[in-house]
Amino acid sequence: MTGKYQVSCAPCGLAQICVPSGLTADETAALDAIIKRGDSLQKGEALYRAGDPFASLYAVRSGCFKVYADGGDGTEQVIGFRLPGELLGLDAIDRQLHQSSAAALETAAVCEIPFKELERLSSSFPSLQSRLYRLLSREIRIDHQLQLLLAKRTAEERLGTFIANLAARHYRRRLSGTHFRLAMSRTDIANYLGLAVETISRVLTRLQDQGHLRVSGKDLQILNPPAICTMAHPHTVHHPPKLLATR
Amino acid sequence: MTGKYQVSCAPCGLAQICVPSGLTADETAALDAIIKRGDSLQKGEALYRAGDPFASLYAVRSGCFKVYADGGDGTEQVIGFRLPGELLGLDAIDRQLHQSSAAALETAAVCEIPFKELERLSSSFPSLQSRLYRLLSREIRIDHQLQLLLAKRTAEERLGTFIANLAARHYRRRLSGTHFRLAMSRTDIANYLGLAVETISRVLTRLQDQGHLRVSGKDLQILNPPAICTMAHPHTVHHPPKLLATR
DNA sequence: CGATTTGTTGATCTTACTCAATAATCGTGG
DNA sequence: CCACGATTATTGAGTAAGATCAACAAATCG
Repeated sequence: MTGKYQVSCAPCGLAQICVPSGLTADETAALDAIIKRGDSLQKGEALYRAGDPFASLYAVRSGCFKVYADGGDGTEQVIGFRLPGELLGLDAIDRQLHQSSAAALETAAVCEIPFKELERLSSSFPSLQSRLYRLLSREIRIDHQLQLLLAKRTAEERLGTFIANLAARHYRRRLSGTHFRLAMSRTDIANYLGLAVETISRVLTRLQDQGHLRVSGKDLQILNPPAICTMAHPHTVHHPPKLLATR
Repeated sequence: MTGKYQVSCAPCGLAQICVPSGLTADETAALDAIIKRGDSLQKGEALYRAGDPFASLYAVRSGCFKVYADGGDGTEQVIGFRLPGELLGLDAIDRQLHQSSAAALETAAVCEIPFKELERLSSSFPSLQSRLYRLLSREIRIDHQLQLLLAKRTAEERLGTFIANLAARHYRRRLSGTHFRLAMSRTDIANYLGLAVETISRVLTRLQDQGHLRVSGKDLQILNPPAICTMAHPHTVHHPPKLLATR
């Protein structure tokens, strides 16, 4: 790990490209050279919109983003949420146009990764190329899990999986996997999970009454991790359930 | 287009990698050299199963495949169907293990594309590398459309979209976009769309009563393409609606 | 040709949606 | 810092879309 890497890449949270290690110092330095420290965004601000020309991928450095698409009939579809260390814009590579929009749910910052340069770099560094293929493949795998969630699971299972998922992603960032903030509104969660807002409210209340968790506005505390993990069948969580361990 | 290309690649239906052109003769020849003509499979036979080690992508040469995953609680989730010219196994690149299973729905044949060699080749040929990135990105985009379908659409809209989609893919292969065979069972369609078999039956019957289509077993004929396209909102179809034109 | 699987149709039930009212939270300006 | 309006969340009552259960019909396969 070079100094430069630690300056821009580590705080960028480029976990998906840079770690777990596997890149040589040369590769890391080259990658580091093309990454721009992007602007920071205010809550509600759009990073890009569907239809915008595609030039760069973005890595979330801080804050939380909502990715969404226009449903065509006025409705919007929330495609996902991106936390620090995660990437934005992968769906734009094919058509060279952003297919979805990304908006900050709170004050946020990103790193910009010019895709043309990343592509050029990956020609020279096979391990970077391989990493990119895996990254894209991983996204497809996760989408398939979501497909299962939407097609087969009840409201309770969907919300449980969603929470377990967020927990795992927080834990991965070395934050508490049992106590965190929901940056997104109930409406966004409902939209993402294919449910009504009221259903989200009701299920959260029920889970609280059962003592599985405690919610107060955007503050969420998981009191009974095994119960939440049971609701989220193992196949539908990105990371193993053990990640829900208390910290 | 070299002779070798025409021998193995064209019949392989490697549309997604080989066409629309864009590769030089050199690239085509190199690609052609690594592609193996795979075995043919009987109806019901598995090409690979979830958990199998990943070594190759497959391009469907003939027949139709069902891609499915184990839901964990005995249920299976149908992830998609693959027609000639489409690729299988993209979700396995990340973990180097197949994440889903693929089974032939009718007598079928595939081309095998050893991924290590494809990767190596793509290091030498930037245009091939670019094509692969786009291919994977395209898959992600299509998954997002399916996510919208499952999260927001009614049974009728889901089935309409499914049919419009199949129609477009048939049309793309220079086959009729209005009259084709459903290789998959009603159960598989229902599973894929997150509906009950009975619902598929009922909606098909209703669409037939309304004169929009004619179904007889696995034979499907679209009588009123605009009606089907209206049900499948433009944003949820992979290809433009005009592809439903009669042929 | 009989057996088994696959598809259709009907009756009933359930989950989650919709509509409506209230409560809490957030953001803004005084 | 507090008060106000606006947005967001909660809770309740009634409804509807689609699931489930059950019986039957048709297609497929050996």
